[in-house]
Amino acid sequence: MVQKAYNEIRRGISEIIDEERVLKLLDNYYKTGENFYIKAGFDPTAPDLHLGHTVLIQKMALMQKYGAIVQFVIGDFTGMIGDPTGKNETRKKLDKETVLKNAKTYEEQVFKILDPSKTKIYFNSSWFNEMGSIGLLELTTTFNVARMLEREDFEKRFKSNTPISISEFLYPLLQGYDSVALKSDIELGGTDQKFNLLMGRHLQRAYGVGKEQAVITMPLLEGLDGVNKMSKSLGNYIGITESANNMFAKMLSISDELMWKYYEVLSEKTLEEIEALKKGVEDGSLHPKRVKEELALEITSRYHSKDEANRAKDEFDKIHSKREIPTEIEEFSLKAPIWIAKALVETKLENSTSQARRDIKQGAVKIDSKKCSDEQLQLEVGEYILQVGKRKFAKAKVV
RNA sequence: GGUGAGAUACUCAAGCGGCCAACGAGGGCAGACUGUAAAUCUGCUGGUUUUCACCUUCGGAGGUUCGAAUCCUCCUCUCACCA
Repeated sequence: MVQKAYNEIRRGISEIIDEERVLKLLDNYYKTGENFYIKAGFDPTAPDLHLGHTVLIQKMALMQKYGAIVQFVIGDFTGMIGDPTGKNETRKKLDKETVLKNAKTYEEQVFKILDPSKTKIYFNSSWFNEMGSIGLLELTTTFNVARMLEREDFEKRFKSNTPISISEFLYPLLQGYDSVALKSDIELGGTDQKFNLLMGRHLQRAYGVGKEQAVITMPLLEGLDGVNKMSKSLGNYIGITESANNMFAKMLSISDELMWKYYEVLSEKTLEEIEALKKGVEDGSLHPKRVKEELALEITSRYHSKDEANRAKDEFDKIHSKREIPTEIEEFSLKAPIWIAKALVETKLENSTSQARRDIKQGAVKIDSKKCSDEQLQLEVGEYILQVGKRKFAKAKVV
């Protein structure tokens, strides 16, 4: 039993530090029914979860079946500094209201996957506000600069003379302290978080918590571009609250190569099944597009219903394979007569009339499915379907 | 605290008095080709009720000049060396 659970947990993860402890926790659960605590932290600034996050959340959901209580930490305090795992950006101090609102958004999204009865939500400001400056100084004495610089991105930035602010050094310490406050047994995070996760272990020891958390790192999901990790700021993500149509379309737009990675990390299919699909594509018995559709359907139905996913597929075929116009298009009413470039801006298909003119010149603009090459065109009273490129549509009622 | 170097569009990075809305690369958008894939080729990648025109951009504020991203002054920030 324990071994079976362990194997399931291990699937698709990147690294597990202190396996023994994980096994012990599972074993203990089966023997005594005692729960254990797994922690994961989230930044409250961007409460939109995307598929990249779900890799982690799904793993936690799985572990809930094996006795885990999830400690969902919303880093409202740490959020004020910002995780240095990126470039230095200006951090806005979030007010309480926004934080609470974002937390609410998290809950709604996260409980699509997690079991609410086995999940606890924490705000890390609740212990850091109590800590005081003395407590903070104590925290800093537990670590030193040289070791801090061992962290890869710090090292890189240090060597290349990119500035690192002191507050950024504090970030890993604060995140690690969350594990002290919560006495977590296991912490999960992306591979890029390894340093911060290990800090939790270090601090639990330093503060004499009596246990050192195990660490499980998850591979980072590449974004739709297949190069960078999926993130909101890069715009290469699939949000879990996106419409079925969007989700399906975005899934299909990934490259074939990337599709296999997505399969491995996101699909519920067994590794053997995936391997079979791969073989099928290689020997030509399966069309890669069919395989990709299958994945897109699986993911889309997970966050919507099976019916909706199928409808999304039909819609997709309609627009792209048959090159028809989608069933639902946003409608705008405009005053006649209107210059075509202006109309494209008004219907939000273009950002500026200059851009619109460029696209018209390039033949990217269609009116009622007919290419429009006259950039001076005036639209008279009537209804028009405007289209820019392959996927941007709008209905214009000119009156 | 001292000395020197630097800040250019989404990012990197040229330009160092007029030929600059600003070379080039990446990214992005569009067209061709396709499976709305990838790869490849091509074009575009400040704005404007309309474009062989005008307006706003080169860290910020002033100044010199017919004319400044380019020269001068002050300020802000970054980096290097020294303390």
